[in-house]
Amino acid sequence: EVVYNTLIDGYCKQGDMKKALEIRNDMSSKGFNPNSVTFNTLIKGFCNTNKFEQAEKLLEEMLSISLTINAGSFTSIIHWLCKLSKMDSALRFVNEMLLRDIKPNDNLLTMIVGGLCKQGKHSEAVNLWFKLLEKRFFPNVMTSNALIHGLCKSGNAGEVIKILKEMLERGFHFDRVTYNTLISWHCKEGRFEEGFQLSEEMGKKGISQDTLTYTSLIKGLCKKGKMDEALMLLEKCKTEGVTPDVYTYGVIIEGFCKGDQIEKGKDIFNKMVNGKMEVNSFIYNSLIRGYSRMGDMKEAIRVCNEMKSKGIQPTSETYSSLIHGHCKIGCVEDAKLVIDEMRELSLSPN
RNA sequence: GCGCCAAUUGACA
Repeated sequence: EVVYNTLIDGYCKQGDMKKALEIRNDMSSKGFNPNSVTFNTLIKGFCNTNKFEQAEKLLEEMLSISLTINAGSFTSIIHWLCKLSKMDSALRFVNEMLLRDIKPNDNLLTMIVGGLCKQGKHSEAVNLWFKLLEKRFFPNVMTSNALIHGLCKSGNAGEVIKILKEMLERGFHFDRVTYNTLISWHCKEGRFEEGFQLSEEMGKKGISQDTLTYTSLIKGLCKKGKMDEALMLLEKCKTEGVTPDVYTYGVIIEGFCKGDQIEKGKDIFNKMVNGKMEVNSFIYNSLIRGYSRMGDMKEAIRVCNEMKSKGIQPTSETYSSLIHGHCKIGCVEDAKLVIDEMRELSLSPN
């Protein structure tokens, strides 16, 4: 068996699954039974050559016969199922693992929890997390972060609190990502005070704030129209040695644009450009949306052209703003021209 | 033990 398995592994590593299967059949005809190593090798080989159906079939076969099965039999398949967003199948196999007391590795769990949440299957993700606790396969901080993030995004405050409480009771530690996730969540939902409180807490625990932390807090202030405080926090960020990036400035520009202070937004924009900082379509979209909202279509179009001349592709959001602006000042014909331009770029109106 | 890669957090809609 060992010799056969070695040969099979060699062919699998070369991606030659046909030869690998030939050896496998040869093996059976000579009276040797494929063992779990044979299966695991072939499963991995099929996965690496994108033949997932075949890999899955082998795994099903392994499950149906009484063959020693280990994490290696599952890992590559589940990995690929996650990549292909086939979360139902992935979850089914994870449950098979748990039934057999096999611990999936932490990367895999993080991917599954994140994938389930992205598909709106939050309760499955929560159930899995608790099932892991029961089995004493304690989810690591990344897996928990993925769950917390998913629940925050779906606005499921009750569940977020439930998970946090469980983590605290069990003495699981929060890391920078946990704090940033929660801070962003509070700030986005208008509770910037809670965000600041958590920021303080993380500092006390020796976890330093980073660009994401500041960006979220600044966003929280902007959302409430506290632009002066937002600018002060930006200064504090710099003096703390944390470098604001295009996201941070984007939040401030957006804040000014939404608050009908586009000129101040434009000032920040100019500072970015003069400082040779990268600007992107998000930044341009904020400005274009701001001008369009005010009905200043001359300026909106000028900014849009500037964007194009810099080689930055307008997005459907850019065009939506322009269309909205044109209609607002009664120039439906101009709006139609914008739609024509979108068609030429094969951007679909949303 | 080392190295590389990947998985969880921030901006326009």
